Amino acid sequence: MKRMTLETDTRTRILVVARDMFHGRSYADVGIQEICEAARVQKGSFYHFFPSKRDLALAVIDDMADDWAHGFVAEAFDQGLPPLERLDYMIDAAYYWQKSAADLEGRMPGCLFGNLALEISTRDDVMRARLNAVFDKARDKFRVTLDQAVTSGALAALNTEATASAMLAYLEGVILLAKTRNDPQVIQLLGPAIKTLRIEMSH
Amino acid sequence: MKRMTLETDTRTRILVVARDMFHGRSYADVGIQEICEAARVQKGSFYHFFPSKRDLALAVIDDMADDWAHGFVAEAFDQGLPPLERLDYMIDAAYYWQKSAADLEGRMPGCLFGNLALEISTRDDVMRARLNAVFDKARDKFRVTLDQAVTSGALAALNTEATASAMLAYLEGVILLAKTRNDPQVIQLLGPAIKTLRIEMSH
DNA sequence: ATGTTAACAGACCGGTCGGTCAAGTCAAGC
DNA sequence: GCTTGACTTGACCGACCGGTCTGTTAACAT
Repeated sequence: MKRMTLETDTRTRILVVARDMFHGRSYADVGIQEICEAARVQKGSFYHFFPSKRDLALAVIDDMADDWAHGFVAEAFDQGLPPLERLDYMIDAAYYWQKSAADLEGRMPGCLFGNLALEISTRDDVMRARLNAVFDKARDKFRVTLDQAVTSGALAALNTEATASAMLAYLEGVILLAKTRNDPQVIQLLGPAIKTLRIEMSH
Repeated sequence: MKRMTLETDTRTRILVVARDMFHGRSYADVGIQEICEAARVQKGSFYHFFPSKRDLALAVIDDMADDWAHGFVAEAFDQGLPPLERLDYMIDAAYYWQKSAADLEGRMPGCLFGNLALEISTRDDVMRARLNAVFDKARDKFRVTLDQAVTSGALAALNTEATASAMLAYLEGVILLAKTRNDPQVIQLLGPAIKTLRIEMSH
């Protein structure tokens, strides 16, 4: 069934290219024609794999969420490191990622999910929900980490669910600010303060 | 010189309409034709006042920044309230603003500056710089508040400059998350934790 | 060999994009 | 009353948008 190709799979090639372009620019700014050219694919082939641009974006989100979960998120969160140090590790990872991207492209791309969320969540409820789900997953990683920190006594008891959300919000906000300044160092400067965020238990 | 008109000034009408549309949707998604229709203005008139769509956006940013500075920011920050309570006041103001917008339009618009920053700061350095300046101003409001909190003894000494940036980042992040969930209450839930953010003085 | 079908090619579509322009309106200054 | 210049009108432009359509190719099973 699966066609064996010497080079990368066409669908994958489209996906990879589209991800990078959406990430580095924006959803609306990148045209299908442009994506096809970059992926060396014809329009007809594109629409063979993706019903619409929107569906491509959804696929990109899923794809990126996967890579993310198995990539640096897993790395940052599933360590044998003490819980709170994982947060520092994650901030560091975010910094180096954005830094290297900025060095390559000359500008900080920021967070693909945050970018897309602000750009299209007012116009497309399906995409908004999908992005929301990605954030929920990320928040869960934070929550687990916080739970462990509390049970290990490294942290006084708190509302781990809400605090996890707060930390995710802070991370996104820091990346937003860093992108606006086009300076990854902002992440290094502000990032570590993520550990000071606290939302007490409501009782 | 100035032409007196019974109804609102044409330029102002364009500005107001464009602001709302950019805020509620996105820069790329709103066309000039659409803006003209909503403002009951002809294309030619539009280009009489604004050299380009980009220049309109810049004007919108300035306009909004002004309104913001003289509106709820001034209200939230220049009170006779104790410094730390101003932060709560500001969170509250943000919540009610987003809430009423969501009730009217059915969706949370989020922060115009944050939205624009993520959408175009990778493509237009001038706009990026302008948005950055707006953020700098906002950060200054936070810093002054923190300075007062420290001198009044309400807060232990800390790096007010960096902490102010952190708070701004957190605010933007919270709004981003709330917009993605399309639920203003997220602001109420996460917002108050802004007071827990701390970046110590480097010495 | 032949029929089937996924994969790919590329011309083509109506519509919309941001932006231009020539023509005209009208009130103020001389 | 004539000129000036800000303002308005609406037709028009080429480029590009997302998406469709008709074919062609090549790897399969039969």
